[in-house]
Amino acid sequence: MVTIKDVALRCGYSITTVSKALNDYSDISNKTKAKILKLCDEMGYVPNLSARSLVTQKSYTIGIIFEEVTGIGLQHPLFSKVLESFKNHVEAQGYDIMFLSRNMGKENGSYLQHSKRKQVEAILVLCGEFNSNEMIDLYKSSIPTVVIDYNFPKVTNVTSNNKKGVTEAVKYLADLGHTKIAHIYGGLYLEIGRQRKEYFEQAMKKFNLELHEEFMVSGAFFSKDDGYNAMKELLSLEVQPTAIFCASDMLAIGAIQAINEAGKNVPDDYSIVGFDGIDIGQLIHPRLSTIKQDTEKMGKVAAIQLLTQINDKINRRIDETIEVDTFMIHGESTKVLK
Amino acid sequence: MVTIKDVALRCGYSITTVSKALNDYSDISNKTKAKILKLCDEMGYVPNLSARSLVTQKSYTIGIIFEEVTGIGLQHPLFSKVLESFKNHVEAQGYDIMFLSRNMGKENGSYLQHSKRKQVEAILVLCGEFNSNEMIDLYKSSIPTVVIDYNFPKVTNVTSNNKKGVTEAVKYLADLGHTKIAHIYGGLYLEIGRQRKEYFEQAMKKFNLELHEEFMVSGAFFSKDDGYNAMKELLSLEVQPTAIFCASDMLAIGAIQAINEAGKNVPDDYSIVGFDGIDIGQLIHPRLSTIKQDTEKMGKVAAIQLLTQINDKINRRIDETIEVDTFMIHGESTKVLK
DNA sequence: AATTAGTTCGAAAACGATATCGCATATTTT
DNA sequence: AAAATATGCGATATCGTTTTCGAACTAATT
Repeated sequence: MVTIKDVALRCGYSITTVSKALNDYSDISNKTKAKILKLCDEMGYVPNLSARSLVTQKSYTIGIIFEEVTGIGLQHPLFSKVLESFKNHVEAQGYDIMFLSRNMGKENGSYLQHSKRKQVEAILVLCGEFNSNEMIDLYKSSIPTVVIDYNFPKVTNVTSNNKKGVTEAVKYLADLGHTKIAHIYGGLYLEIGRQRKEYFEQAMKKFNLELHEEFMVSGAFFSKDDGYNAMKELLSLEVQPTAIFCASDMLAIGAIQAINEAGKNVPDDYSIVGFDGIDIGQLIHPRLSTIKQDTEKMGKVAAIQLLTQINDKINRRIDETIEVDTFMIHGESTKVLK
Repeated sequence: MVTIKDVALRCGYSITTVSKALNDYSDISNKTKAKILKLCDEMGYVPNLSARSLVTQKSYTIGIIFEEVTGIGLQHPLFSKVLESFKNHVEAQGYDIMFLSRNMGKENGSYLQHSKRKQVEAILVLCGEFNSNEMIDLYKSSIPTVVIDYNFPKVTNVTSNNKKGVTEAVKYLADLGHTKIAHIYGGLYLEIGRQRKEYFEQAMKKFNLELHEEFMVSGAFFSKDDGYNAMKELLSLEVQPTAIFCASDMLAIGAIQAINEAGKNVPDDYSIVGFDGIDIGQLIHPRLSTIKQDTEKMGKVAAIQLLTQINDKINRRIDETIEVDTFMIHGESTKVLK
């Protein structure tokens, strides 16, 4: 490895001067600066960030906590998009992203420990056990943190405007003439699960639609199987709904499958609206009508927030929930009530 | 931040002794070791890895190069799975993974520079411009590197057994009675594109099937749209194939869409076999028959290779291509020729 | 000519850890 | 009792940087 010392020795200047050339100091002549930079290039010198961060306290890395409960991990169609967008935005500012695990060398440790150890400057929590003690320690620490889809005092939360989205979905179905609208809700262990369920109920009331108890079924983990099973439950009812609003696209896809298996059709027999706007929804037949989350913007907003907090000398936590607008995708899974 | 010095001051021992307690040195009594460790815990001391790596030369980070040309990035259904598996395996050994970009602070630089800068111990190349000068510099460097799906002298290459997979696909269609088999091949700019096309031709010969020039159409970037367009081309032919082998599942999905739009049916009119075994393939209707790549194993093998190279004192490059077996998924997109 | 001001550079002290080696003290062996 | 050997600990150098501050030199001002 070629170090700054090697460069200094070779060009005759001191280490200090070489460092100054590299860091755009003003007290160095343009001539020597040029000479030094040229030599650095020739010798293939690359600064050692470990050494640098030791004194500057800047690591130019942002930690990502991405702990997927259901096990799909990185392929999570929504979070991976948010992450992609986030990644692009922070990389443009010279930051790299690093996944934080709980393993540290031989031992294990908390995310907070791991973050300190690796000197990350900020943390993005994409998913995880949001309200575990470990996470709470993290929120309370001095490391800038942004959380997606979870609200905690003094921690910036980036989320979709679920109220607007859910309301729009219900209004859309109502406008198509549907009155008997069911809801397959996602896991209430998540804030978004609870929210979407609540906003659904509010929207039904708002549009003067009757809310049937048996039309509310659980799609535990937002998964396809959960949607399939929930729809089976709905199919067994005496009074049938004519439309179903699902708290996620995967739930919707599962529901459609159950409907097909029962010999019924979407959208002829049931209109289906999903939530998320994942790619798969537009690949299946019928193309899903759904509320799309603006993942690109969510990632961007999260990036901006974190970068601001990093550069903020006072390092204050911005205590706010930033809601990103959703928009509706008009697919083929919905139809005017005959 | 609480440093080792703080701990030393507080417990009365020297910095050296505290360090020894933390690193399982033998020349320290169990009693003082226990005392020190307890204090470390109480004070919330976490070692600074930047400082440590400065002297030990170990960063416990592995760099990932994931440069998706088509722009879908992280959501790439195949690479994200390989990465997920890789991540889990290296994390179990205490390593974290970090995405390498070309941005470094204000300036830009090559991947190699970036790797040196951040002191990554090894690199996994998932996708990128495999044969760019920049990449070649990387391969030639002393940093342990594993590349997925690309072959370069002295660099370990982890890939699927494409020959076996393609042959199995063709055999499967042949066994169903198909003789007029078309191939929508993927971009020949990629090794896997070239390979699968070649192996297809070989397999056709092997099973004594006639190879029609016009049955070979390009699906440039393996995407759905490319498959759609390629199938349109096939549909315009006078003599129609009865089966199509597609170099990727996305190509297959696009092809099916084109077939449906033409008022034809899969598998009644055309049997379709894809390649990859991505999740979406099993969510659409009809469920795709396809050659599944063992992404879990590919990630695992890549991890083992890299960890071995890291721990190898001689740091030799293992010059070999490791092929991971594929296996067939029997879906609903194929049928006996009527 | 003397002072001031501006420029360009370098010595040395951090930053937070590990590694080497030497020095006591305690324990065993002769 | 002396010598040899363990055992437990610490002083110090080192890793590769940045940063502070002062020195030296040059140019401008009085």
